[in-house]
Amino acid sequence: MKRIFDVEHFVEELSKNCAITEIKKFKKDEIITTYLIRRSQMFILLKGEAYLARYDSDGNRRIIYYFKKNDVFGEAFYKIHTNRELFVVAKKDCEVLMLPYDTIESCNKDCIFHITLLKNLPDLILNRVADINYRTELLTNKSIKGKLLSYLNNLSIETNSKKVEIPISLSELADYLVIDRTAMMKQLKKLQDDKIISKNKNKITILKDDILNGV
Amino acid sequence: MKRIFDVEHFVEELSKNCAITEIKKFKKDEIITTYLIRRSQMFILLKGEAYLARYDSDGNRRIIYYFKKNDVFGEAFYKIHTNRELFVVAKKDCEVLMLPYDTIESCNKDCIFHITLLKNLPDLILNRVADINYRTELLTNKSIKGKLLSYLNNLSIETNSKKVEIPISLSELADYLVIDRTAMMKQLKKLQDDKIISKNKNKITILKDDILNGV
DNA sequence: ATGTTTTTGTGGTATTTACAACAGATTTTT
DNA sequence: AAAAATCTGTTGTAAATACCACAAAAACAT
Repeated sequence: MKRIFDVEHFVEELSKNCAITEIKKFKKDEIITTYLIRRSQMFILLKGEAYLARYDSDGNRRIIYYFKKNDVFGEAFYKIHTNRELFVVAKKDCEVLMLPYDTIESCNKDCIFHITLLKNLPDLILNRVADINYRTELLTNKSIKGKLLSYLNNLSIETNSKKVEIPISLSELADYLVIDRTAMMKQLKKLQDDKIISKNKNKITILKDDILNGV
Repeated sequence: MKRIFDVEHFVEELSKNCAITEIKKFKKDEIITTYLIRRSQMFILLKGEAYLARYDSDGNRRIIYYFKKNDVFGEAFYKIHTNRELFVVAKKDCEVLMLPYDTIESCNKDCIFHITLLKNLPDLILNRVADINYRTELLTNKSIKGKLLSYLNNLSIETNSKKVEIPISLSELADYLVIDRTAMMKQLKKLQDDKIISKNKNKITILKDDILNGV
C-alpha cells in the first residue's frame, strides 16, 4: 500500500518558515468554501472531516463527497458549468490549509515548505483521484445488492479479511452509494437470509468466497 | 472556458527530439492496458476513442469511462484493491502516448519535450478529474429523470443554448448514466409528454427555464 | 448494393426501489 | 444527568426501474 504524505505533520514542522501559508480553522457546520466561482485556491484538509454538498431548490442536501484528512479539494477539480452551488462544509471541527495557485510557485525559492509541498501535491491529487474513481466504480453498479457487495468486497480485500467493519454509519453508507437507507437495510437483511453475509451493527462477515459472482 | 493543452499537436512537433518517447497504435477492440498490476506508466490518448471496462464472471461488460482525446489514464488513478480486472480497450483505432513515471523526470534536462509535458501534466490530470467529478455528480441523482435532466442542463449551460445535441448514442448515454436504456427511453418520452423537453433523435430542446427544479 | 451490426423505439411484466411512518437504541450536546 | 439529535431497524405501499421480446431505422462493412 502506498504511503501517503501526511500534510498535517509536515505543516506543523515547517509552516513557521513560510510567510504566506494560511491555515484556517472551521467549526462544525461552517462553510469552508464554495465552488461557484473560480478562486484559484486549493485546499488540503489537515484535521477533521468535511463534505461537498449541493443544495437543490427544495432545500434538500445531496452529498457528493466526504473529505478526510489529507484530502485535496477546491473548484479546480470541477468544471464550472452548473447553476447549482456546491458547498464544502465542515462535518466536524476542521483545520484547512489554503493554497492560492499563483503563490504556490512564486514563493521564495528557498522555502522548504513550498518545495516539499509541490513535490507531494501530484501524489495527493492522484490519491484523491483514486478515491473518486473508487466511488464511481461502486456507482456503476445498477442494483443496491451490487453496490453493497462491491463495497464489502473492496473492504475485505483492503483489510485482507473476511470480517470487515464499515467505517462510517449505515446512513452515510446509503448516501455514499446513492441509495435509500431503508431499501439498503432490506438488502442487507436479504443477504443475511441468503447466507452471503452475517452482520451485527456495522460489523459484517463475508460468508461466500466470490460474492461478486453474478452481481 | 479553460484552454486544454493539445498533446497530439505538441507530440507531432517535438517528439523527434526525444529518444524515450513511445507512441503506440491500437486497432479497434485491442486492449491498450490493464489496471491489475502496477506498471508505473501513464497514458495519454492522442487519437481515437477508448473505454475503461470491467468484465465480470458472467462475461458482462460494465463500462466505467469513455476516454477521448487528451485524456490521461493508467493504473496510477486507481487503487489496486479489487480482484476483477479493469481493461482499457480501443473503441476506435487509437494512438496512445506511453509515459513511464520514472523516465518522465529522468530524461535529459534539456529535453524540451519532457519539460513541456511535465508543465502541462497537472492540467491534463485536473481536466480528467473534472470529467470524473462531473460524471459522479450525475450519478448522485437517485432517479433516471434526475440523471437525464442534470445531464441535459449541463449540456445546455456548456453550449449556452436551449437546443442541445447529445454527442454520444442514446445507448452509450444509458451506459454512462448507469441506467437501463429502455427505461431511459420511457423517461424521455414522459419528459416530452410533460412538455419539459422536445426531442428528435439525439437533438433535444429544453422547454422549461429551470428544469432542475424539484429534481 | 448488399448483408451485418448497431441504434432507436415501443409495450408488457416482474422486480426493485423510494418513500413514509414509526420505535427503540445509541450518541452527542447542554 | 437530562434532553436532543442521530442512527438502526422494520413494515407497508406506491412508484420506478430492469429485464424481456420485438421491429423498424440507421450506420457500417464487405
